[in-house]
Amino acid sequence: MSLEYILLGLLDEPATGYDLKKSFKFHLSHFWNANLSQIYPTLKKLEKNGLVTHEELSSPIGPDRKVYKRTAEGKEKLLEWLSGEPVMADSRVHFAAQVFFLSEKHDPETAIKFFKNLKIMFEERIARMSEIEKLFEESAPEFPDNMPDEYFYPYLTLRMGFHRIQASIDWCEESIKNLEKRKLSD
Amino acid sequence: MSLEYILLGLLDEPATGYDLKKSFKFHLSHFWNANLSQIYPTLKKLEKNGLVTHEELSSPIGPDRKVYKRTAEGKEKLLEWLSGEPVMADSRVHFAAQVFFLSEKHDPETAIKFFKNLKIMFEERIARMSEIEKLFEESAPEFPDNMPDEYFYPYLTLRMGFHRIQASIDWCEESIKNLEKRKLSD
DNA sequence: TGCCGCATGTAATTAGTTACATGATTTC
DNA sequence: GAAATCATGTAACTAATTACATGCGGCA
Repeated sequence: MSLEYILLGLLDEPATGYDLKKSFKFHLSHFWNANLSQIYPTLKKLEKNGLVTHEELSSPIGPDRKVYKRTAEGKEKLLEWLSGEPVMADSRVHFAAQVFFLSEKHDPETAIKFFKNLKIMFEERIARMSEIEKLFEESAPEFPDNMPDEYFYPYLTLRMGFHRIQASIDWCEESIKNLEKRKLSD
Repeated sequence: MSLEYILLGLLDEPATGYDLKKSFKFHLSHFWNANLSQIYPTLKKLEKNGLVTHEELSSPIGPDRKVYKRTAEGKEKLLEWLSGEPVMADSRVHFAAQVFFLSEKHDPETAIKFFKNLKIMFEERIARMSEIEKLFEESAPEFPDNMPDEYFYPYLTLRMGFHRIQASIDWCEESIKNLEKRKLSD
């Protein structure tokens, strides 16, 4: 499961389940998400398999924290995953499925509206990614060229987000243009 | 569940579970996939909810076929889905997670290799999509302009595939270029 | 004889979501 | 006093994958 490897990757630094959830929210959200209700059991599974350990520490501002660390075996497992083939799953693009059947509405206006909505959603994503980029600008030494590896590779994933979302926006615009053209020529 | 709506959409024409599986393989694979072991129970569920019906017909070249049809209620349900907001799920991009942690390998060559592999995989996808495009060229009246709606909207989803995969290839090339540049400047 | 395509499924498991449950401290 | 943040989970459910199970007809 990729989530297991992602947690192993994030546990380069010791962290609690709660901390890890924040990493998803602030640093990985453009390509992955995970809920606490999935993170906690996964950490237990990793510990059972000897890939992480934890110690319980008291906190001044809340309940006790279970701070997890990656073991040598955990690091090995991570490196194996990184040495293997790129993992590509079948995609499931819900809105594309909607578009596929839009002819059943027999109404180009519905379709145009659909694409305009979609475009707005993608623009919101671009905005969220720009926030993440701002974090890089503020905290990555020698941004954007000559960043240290620990910033550079995560930054590449952000670049992916921009490329792909921009392509989606282009597709929306192209589709709207085609739909408008079809309205005239019938 | 989107799969339920997709089956309702495909059942514009009567079909068996087996037929529907072939639709995924030949027409929808660029944005969705479903296995027979998921299609059969989903058809049963749809029938239980009155959205499809079936009749059993004998076949000259194999076992009896359960031919499913969409009911009026099924069509209504589909139209509801198409009238709603575009459905956007959180993405889970496995290979991006791998890239995010590539710094742990401490080896730019591994990273370059990774991106070259990835690029090849995307190019294979482009090739599969071109096969689908060929089907449009052969069977869609007045391709590519003035296609009837039943061809036009599915064709838009194929256009999405091209836009997004091309963006991914661009990202791979940009990343390889950056990695090569970093190799020189240290 | 053995493999491919047609055609049906069920069972077991994995991955992820949503809902439920608890309780401390800090900020407005 | 209420809401937000910190911090832990479990239970029930949904969605999807993988493995298992059966059997006909045609072709090489």
